[in-house]
Amino acid sequence: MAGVSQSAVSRCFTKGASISEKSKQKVLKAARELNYSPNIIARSLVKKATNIIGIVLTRYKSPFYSRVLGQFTRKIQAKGYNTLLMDIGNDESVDAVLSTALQYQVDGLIITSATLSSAMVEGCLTSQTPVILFNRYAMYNEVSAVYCDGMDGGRKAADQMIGRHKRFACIKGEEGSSTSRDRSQGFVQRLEENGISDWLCERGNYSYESGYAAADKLLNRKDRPDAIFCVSDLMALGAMDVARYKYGLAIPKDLSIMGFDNINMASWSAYNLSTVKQPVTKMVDATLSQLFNEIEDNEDHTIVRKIKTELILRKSTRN
Amino acid sequence: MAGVSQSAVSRCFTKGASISEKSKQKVLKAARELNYSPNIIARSLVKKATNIIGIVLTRYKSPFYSRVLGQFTRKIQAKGYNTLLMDIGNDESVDAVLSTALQYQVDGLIITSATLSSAMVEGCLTSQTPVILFNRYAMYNEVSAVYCDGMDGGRKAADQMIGRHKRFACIKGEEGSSTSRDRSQGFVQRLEENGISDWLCERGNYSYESGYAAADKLLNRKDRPDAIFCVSDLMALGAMDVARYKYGLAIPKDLSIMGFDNINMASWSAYNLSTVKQPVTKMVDATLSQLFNEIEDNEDHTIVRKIKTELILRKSTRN
DNA sequence: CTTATTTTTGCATACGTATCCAAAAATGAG
DNA sequence: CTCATTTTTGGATACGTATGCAAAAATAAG
Repeated sequence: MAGVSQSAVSRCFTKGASISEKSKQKVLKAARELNYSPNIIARSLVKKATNIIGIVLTRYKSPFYSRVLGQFTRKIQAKGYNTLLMDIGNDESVDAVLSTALQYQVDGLIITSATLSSAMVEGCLTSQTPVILFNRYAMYNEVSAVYCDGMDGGRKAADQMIGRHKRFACIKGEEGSSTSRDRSQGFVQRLEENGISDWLCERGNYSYESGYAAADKLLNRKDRPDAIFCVSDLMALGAMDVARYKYGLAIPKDLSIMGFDNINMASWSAYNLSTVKQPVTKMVDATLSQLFNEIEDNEDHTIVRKIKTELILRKSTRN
Repeated sequence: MAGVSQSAVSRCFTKGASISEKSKQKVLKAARELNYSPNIIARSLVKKATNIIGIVLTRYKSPFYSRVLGQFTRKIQAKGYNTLLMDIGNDESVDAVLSTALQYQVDGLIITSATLSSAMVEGCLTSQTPVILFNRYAMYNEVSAVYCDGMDGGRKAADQMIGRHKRFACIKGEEGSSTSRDRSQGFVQRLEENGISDWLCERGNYSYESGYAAADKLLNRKDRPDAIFCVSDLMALGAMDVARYKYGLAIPKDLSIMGFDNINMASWSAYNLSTVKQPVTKMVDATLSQLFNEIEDNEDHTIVRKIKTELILRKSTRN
């Protein structure tokens, strides 16, 4: 319709291609009338690059991960890429989800709170698709990872609480979760280093409700703790609520509670939760910078970056 | 490598295609050794279907929308489709984002909290891409929409509060937001129908902080209200916190507060927020069912579905 | 104006799959 | 075993774009 070849049309929409101003205008005019725009799928096929980053996510409920997701997509878009979002309910479906991501020829893959089976590691390697684990690290360091130093965070929490309290407790996350393990281990380790070996422990699943239930069990005991460390803020908020509204405890007078993440709600007046902050922005930026390095420069050295946490003291702990 | 034609390989991975068991096994064996899996991009090119649904989102911070997003992606995946997630910071970038979605040849498009320019409506129509607006409705009903009946919700809130309070206030959302307009209009309309014409009004942006600030202004007045309706739960929580912790007010004795959405936090013990519930699941299901209808059956009657809200009474209001 | 140089153009081909079609192979009936 | 029927197979083509290459057009130099 513009009276030029298909090549010319392609060049018209390819930045920096060799085309005269005159033909360009003819093409653009025709495009406008036909409501034409280039088919990215076809382009991807020949360029062998889709400009799509896959993000694999599990825990939607968590405000922490929805903040992370928001940052990722915004920054991915700013880089001219797009986001294919994939959800995994239970850990079994990871492989299926990942392999469809690979079939979509994503240029890169960010995996959050899920571990890679060795078959999938294999798949990513042969397909040359860069992968970064976010807040998980792989067993054998075959893939890059960015995560926050949960062990150290747990230690910081303990250091803050030790000396000001008599009886300590910890509310962990799910059994298999490595983040939960690291955080609670750091906490407990520091307790024991200080000669405290008689601490309590309950398990939740990162949700408010599970924190509520776990703290309920702890506070129902004769030897109720006066310091509780929760491996996520959401659980800490649940713990605060059950302490205040079911047991009528004053925080931090009767009970100190510390969380982990520093989600928005931690700073709300109703809670003022002291917590171990995960520096989201820093973690997201580190992830993307490594990912785009691997994509663009074809670097294949896997890098594992551990990012330090920061203690945020508010009013849910005796300081 | 399997000793068969390319057609056979294709048939091997196409459900229901005509291929003998013997060849199939040969192909699968070779595929395993080569770590081969079909290229969906190439398939999409010829099938003219990507199996991708685009979702356009603005307000990440809102727990309401992150719940909505979670449901969408999970259910989209369950249907065998995938999600291309696109973010728009400011309303100006809607067009750019939408047109890249169309260039990716998405099979369908869900647009949340953003309005379509007429150019884009045109684009979607000529590209034959089904579009559903979620919690927005179009000016001229050219595109399908699913939204909750904010007007009626606002009325329900007013009906509940009228008669038990002396002075009413409303905290709205951003100026251009149609959802905010509907909800506050419904509320105010019912007030006036009951002869109450002297009500107060402030504006926020749906965030906790903005609700806090808006309520702060209201409560600072000599003629402080004793009933506040907020067009989002998050703002209502901010309002509760400023009332309690800055002004020392008892809720609901001194002040009733009602929200809109019914996010998880509304049921937390610290808040027990009475609210107008948006039936998320129902809305998501309605959206997807209409979307897949338009995709699969090529139905092109646009449908606008308005879904009723439900009043949830907890303890932040005098009931 | 001629020739050398640069820019623009169209042709042909490739990307990896699906599918129509006709040929080949397998199966069934008698 | 023959012939009819069904199933399976490979070849050819199409999907919409990018790009190497050589030809054509435009521009610069003399």
